[in-house]
Amino acid sequence: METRRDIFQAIADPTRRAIITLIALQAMTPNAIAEHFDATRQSVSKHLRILTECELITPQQQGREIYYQLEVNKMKEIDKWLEQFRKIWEVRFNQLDEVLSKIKAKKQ
Amino acid sequence: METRRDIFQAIADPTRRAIITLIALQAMTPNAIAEHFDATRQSVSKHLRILTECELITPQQQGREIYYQLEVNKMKEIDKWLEQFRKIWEVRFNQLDEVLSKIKAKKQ
DNA sequence: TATATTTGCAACCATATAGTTGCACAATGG
DNA sequence: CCATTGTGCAACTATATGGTTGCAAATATA
Repeated sequence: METRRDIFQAIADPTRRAIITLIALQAMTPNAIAEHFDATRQSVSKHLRILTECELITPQQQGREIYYQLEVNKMKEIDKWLEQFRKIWEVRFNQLDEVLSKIKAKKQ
Repeated sequence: METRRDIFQAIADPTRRAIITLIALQAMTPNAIAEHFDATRQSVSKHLRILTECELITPQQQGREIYYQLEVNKMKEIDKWLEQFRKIWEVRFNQLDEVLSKIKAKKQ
């Protein structure tokens, strides 16, 4: 739990993905977040710590409340990793397109 | 290990991400894949099983060899999940753009 | 047919993980 | 100042995870 911690590991947990989605549009306090789940406040708190550790969210103190906000830019790192495959699925699509063209050409 | 198993959990492991990248362009056998890592063949074999279970890769028997191929379409599911945040980071970018425009307007 | 190669699978182990309970600390309100 | 509220953190537990070793099955080669 306190060892290697990266974005991919962070989003592996379904609760954490739900938290990310929940606060994506609006920063929320731990209590408010916990109310959206079956999980206890402490459990959510642990998830928030993990998400904070890998900088996917950032806490903003406001009086005694802490609003957690999504760091959308960090989410882009996942997008960045997918980039390499995006090229491939475009190529495969083009190859399919080529095959279809040949079939069409044969028919004529 | 034998319970819930989804794509996000699959890509949480760095070795599995490396395997995915490795076979992205060309299908490979377990032995060939294992040679690229420090990990033992059996360890790689387990990772391949996990990746197969969540249909990120598919085995193709060829004689006594099995070629594992990446299912690029399955990778798109991650892309699909990111879609919701893509909208947000575009909005945030536009907001920033707006702020910059106002600063520029003030200067004139 | 006997042997080697390629692979998967089960059993086991050390460690990581998610969750719970209990407590401490800071800020707010009476 | 005292009680309440919002939060984090440490200790503990059950389970999940990744890795290793050993074995079995299937295909290929001599």
